[in-house]
Amino acid sequence: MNAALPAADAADPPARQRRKEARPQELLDAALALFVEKGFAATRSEEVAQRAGVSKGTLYLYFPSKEELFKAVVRQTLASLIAEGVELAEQFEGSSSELLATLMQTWWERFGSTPAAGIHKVVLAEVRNFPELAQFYNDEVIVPADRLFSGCIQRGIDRGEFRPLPLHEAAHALMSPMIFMALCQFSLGACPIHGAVDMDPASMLRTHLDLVLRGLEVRSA
Amino acid sequence: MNAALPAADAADPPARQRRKEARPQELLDAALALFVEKGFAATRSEEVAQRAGVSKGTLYLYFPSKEELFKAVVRQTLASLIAEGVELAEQFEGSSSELLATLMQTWWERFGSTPAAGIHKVVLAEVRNFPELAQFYNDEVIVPADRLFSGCIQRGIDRGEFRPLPLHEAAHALMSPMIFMALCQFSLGACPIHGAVDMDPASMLRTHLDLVLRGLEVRSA
Amino acid sequence: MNAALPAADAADPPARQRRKEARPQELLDAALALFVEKGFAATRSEEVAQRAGVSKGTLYLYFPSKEELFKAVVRQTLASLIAEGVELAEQFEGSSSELLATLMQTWWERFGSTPAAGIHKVVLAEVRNFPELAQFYNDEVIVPADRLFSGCIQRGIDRGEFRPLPLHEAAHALMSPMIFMALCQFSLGACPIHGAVDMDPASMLRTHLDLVLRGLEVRSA
Amino acid sequence: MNAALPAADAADPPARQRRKEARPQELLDAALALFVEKGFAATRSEEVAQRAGVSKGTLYLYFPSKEELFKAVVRQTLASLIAEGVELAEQFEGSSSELLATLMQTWWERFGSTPAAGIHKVVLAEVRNFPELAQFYNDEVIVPADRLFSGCIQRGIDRGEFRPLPLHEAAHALMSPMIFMALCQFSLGACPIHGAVDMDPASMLRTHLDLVLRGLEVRSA
DNA sequence: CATGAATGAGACTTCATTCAT
DNA sequence: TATGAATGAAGTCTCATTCAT
Repeated sequence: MNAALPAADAADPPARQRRKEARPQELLDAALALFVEKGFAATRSEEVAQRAGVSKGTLYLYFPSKEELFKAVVRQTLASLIAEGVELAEQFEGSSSELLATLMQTWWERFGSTPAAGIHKVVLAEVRNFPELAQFYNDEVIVPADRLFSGCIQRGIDRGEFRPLPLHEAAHALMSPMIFMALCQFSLGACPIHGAVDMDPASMLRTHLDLVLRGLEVRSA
Repeated sequence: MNAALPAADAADPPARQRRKEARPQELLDAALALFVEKGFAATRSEEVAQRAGVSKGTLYLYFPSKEELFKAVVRQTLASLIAEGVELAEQFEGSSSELLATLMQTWWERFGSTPAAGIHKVVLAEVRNFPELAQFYNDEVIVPADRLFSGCIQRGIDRGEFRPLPLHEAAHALMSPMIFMALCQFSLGACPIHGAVDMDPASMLRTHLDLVLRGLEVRSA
Repeated sequence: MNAALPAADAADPPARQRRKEARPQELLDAALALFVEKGFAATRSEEVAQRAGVSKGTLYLYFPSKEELFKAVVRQTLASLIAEGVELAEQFEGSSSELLATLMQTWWERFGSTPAAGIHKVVLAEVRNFPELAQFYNDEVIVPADRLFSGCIQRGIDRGEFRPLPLHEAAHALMSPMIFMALCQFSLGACPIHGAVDMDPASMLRTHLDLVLRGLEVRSA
Repeated sequence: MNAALPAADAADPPARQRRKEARPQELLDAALALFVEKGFAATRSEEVAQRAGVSKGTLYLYFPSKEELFKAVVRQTLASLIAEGVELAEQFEGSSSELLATLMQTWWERFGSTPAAGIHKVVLAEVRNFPELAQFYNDEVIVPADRLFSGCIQRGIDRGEFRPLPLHEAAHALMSPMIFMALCQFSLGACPIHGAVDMDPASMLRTHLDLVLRGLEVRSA
């Protein structure tokens, strides 16, 4: 219609089609939010559809069942979660303490503080009802995360920065406060409560690092 | 009825009656186990009854609804959870590091490693659907636990054993690995998985304490 | 309450229980009637329940799904359908023509003219959607019926009453008009029609026998 | 578009248009096949469209609803079914037995053994849900068929070839085995079965005629 | 004309809860 | 008190039909 914008006309798909391509992601986003808020069972599939701005039936054009929708949400939210951290660790040049601090801060900024982090709460609650997810979560999240942090600790030990410590255990101790904080955000943290313990993630993270890095480092004379 | 057995009647309640008095607890136990395993929504009330060895109808003689049963499970499992720790802390005479180590080991032995610890997973997953529980959990668990650990850290600082650190944050860092480990036990840890990261609670706890106490303590010359 | 009727009190199950025992059959009867009237797919499971005087949910206490209900209807309606005929044939002493006439008349009276005969229409229409039924129907209905009629014809041939003819084909020719008449009863025959061809089963059966027996019999000089 | 092919354009409609004109029939054929295979309710309208090589929406350009499609399939498959037989009978010059034999063999060849015969199964199963079809089927199929066969029998009686017998009843007896065989083809006959009774249509028809014509004919001395 | 994404009424099925026994 | 048969609201999913492109 407008000869001045032929490129745009040619490049953009028609509105309907653009919708179609965006739908799966819109549905996944809606589902993620609701699953995190209410859990799998308490989320009605029609709610998901409504939140994504479509009707009940449309949801089923893209996902064959509520269960499959759930698994898709988990898979796509978790996929490529760790990759960034691994890359960061490989290229890092500073001290191992700085590396760990950077890793944790980055994780929190990019993921821990976003809605996607809520998926961990849901997985924690539902794995036993979805055995396929157990292996997936282990392979895609637990093992890579353990490897990433264990690797950093090992690096510190090798470079004489850290005391020798059991790797897995130390990695768990390092990660737990952050993950637990993420979990709490979408749980108690989302409820209106009188007299809640005040907890700022940034200050929490700072203190945790302060504590634990000092615990890791060899005591300089 | 039978005059030949008056002593038994007087000393013990008859089996039927003993049963009756034990019912509520049996139902709570059954419900706890199932809620931890499958979550609130996925647990059918008939299952709870069956596992407690009674019929569906009987459950409703003791609890007016599945929701009330759930709340009762949470309340009674969590009640007096912290009291023991508080008492222990008050009477403790050793160093603050030893106090913290004792607290954590005791918590793990008495609670973390028992089925009752699973309730935390359920609460984490379901609070947002049960607003009453949020306040209860905060008041009965979060706040007391924070107070207990913050108190110990304060004690350490006051006694010149620990560096001054933000109390709440440090308390969170101390508790997280233990709680998170408890959560995992009833989640991924209960699923059959190939290549799971091997994690022994005792060694985990030891390493965590090693790390974090060294982080707390003032550097002796 | 009434000491004069203790026997009755003891013998009869309480009303509730009597109901429970009768339910499956009541549901099967209701289902048979509706499946015959409207077909499998067009019958709503709630209708079946209503017609049996119970609620939707009750149906599912006795049958796990509409499909299983359907199969149960088919199985129980067809079971032991042929047995009576086989017995009759074995004990029969008269001429083979009389035997065939008796068989057909008996079949019509006992089965063909009852609601149960409608099941054949439903099976005819639905077997291709329920492969399990195909084998069942073949084994329990087709093969025994063929064997029964083929046997009678063979008996006639052996006794010199009937001409030698291909057994299966002749059996089919003998049975078809009766079965087809039964089918039609529950199909067109149940619809209000102007100018329907008038067809009395008794006279139809008489004519068919007249025709076909004369065709079977050896021409006496 | 291409001036080099004007002749083709003029003589035949272009492919697109030829397609358009053929659409209704292609849809009817697809629908017939599916309705026969799965019944009315179990056939999805999208399947019909797919099988006809068009999209779901296109089906609705030609038929306003699935019900109307069904009725159209029935009407057009049955229309002019009997005409051929009537004409054949009117022009026939041989004996009445030969006429009947010819009629039946012709019916079987031209119709009974073709996919279109399956429509009888569907009508049998669905008339009660489609009252309009009842009258149509009666008027266009039942009555003409009865008239045709009754007429042939009457002809035989008039010519002294057949015994006097009730016309409608005899006509039913004559037609049933053939029709029933056609029904079975699209029912059990289309299912994979172990130990099915072997039944060749040709030999079946031969035996039936052998039986029934002998039954009809006056006994020559 | 043709498409196929979208709709939403409606069917099947589950399960918390009730209540006659 | 205990039972378990019965209920029916509510949720999942299907599919005939519509309509923007």
